[in-house]
Amino acid sequence: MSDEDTDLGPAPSESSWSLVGGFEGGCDGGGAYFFDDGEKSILTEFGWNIQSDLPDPASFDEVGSSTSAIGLPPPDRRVREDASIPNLPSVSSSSVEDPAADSVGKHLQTPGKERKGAQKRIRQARFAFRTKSEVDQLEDGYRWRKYGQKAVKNSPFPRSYYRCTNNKCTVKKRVERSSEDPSTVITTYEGQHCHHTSSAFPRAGGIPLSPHVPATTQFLPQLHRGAPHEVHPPTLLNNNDEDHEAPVATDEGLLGDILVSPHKRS
DNA sequence: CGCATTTGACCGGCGC
DNA sequence: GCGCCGGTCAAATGCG
Repeated sequence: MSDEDTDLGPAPSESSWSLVGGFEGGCDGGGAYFFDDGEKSILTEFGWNIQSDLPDPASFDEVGSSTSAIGLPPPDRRVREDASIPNLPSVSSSSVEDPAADSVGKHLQTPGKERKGAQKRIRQARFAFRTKSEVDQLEDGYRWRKYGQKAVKNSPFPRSYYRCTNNKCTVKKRVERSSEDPSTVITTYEGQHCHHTSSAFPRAGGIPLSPHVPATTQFLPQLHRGAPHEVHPPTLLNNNDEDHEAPVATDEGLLGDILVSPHKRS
């Protein structure tokens, strides 16, 4: 835990991006955020799925539609498994009540290894988005530990699985490149952080988190486009200067909209 | 030495 | 019921 509030980079700037808009939608399906840089704005769509309070299936369907609309890879074979729009019920079947269950969600394992008994995997709220970036792992202010990597169907790129290093935190995230657009990284967060960012990096890219902002939003990656006045190390994850945030896609099929734009502080 | 990453194996869920 | 695939674990390995 000492790594909690310790390192990781330059002090956050208070600025790279600011939330000028508001969150819309609430926890029932999606939302939108507006960030203004003063010179450019980016619309980021995102979505998440909450086990409870799920809106009518119809709503999902609707949202799901938008998914393809924004250019999600065409469903191929089992894609829908993850895009689980039709599977929402099952996905949300379990409750989120027991965060700890997360790690428990593990399935049983080899006799030799000890795995808890039939614990049903618990899916927590998810939040996915696309980001144009050359690097796979976007800096979002939290420390992540990779715990797996898998080759996925329909994509020549492997999918990486990360878990928040905070013991108490059960948040996980998956990172994979879009098979259609290799320059696009699809990041999916699952769960909610129960702690503050573990690094000195700008919270969610300088996005001022507010009590009104759903936790999911905190997952917004640091949109480091280097704030105008910010001197970020060249190791920034998002090297692309142009479109950092591309339309978002969520493997959950639930999307909302986030209008993001870099906020230039002068 | 400690921590993060890599990698192979395993399990459960879902579709056919 | 079977097979495929996603997701996770844990030992091994690498790196700082």
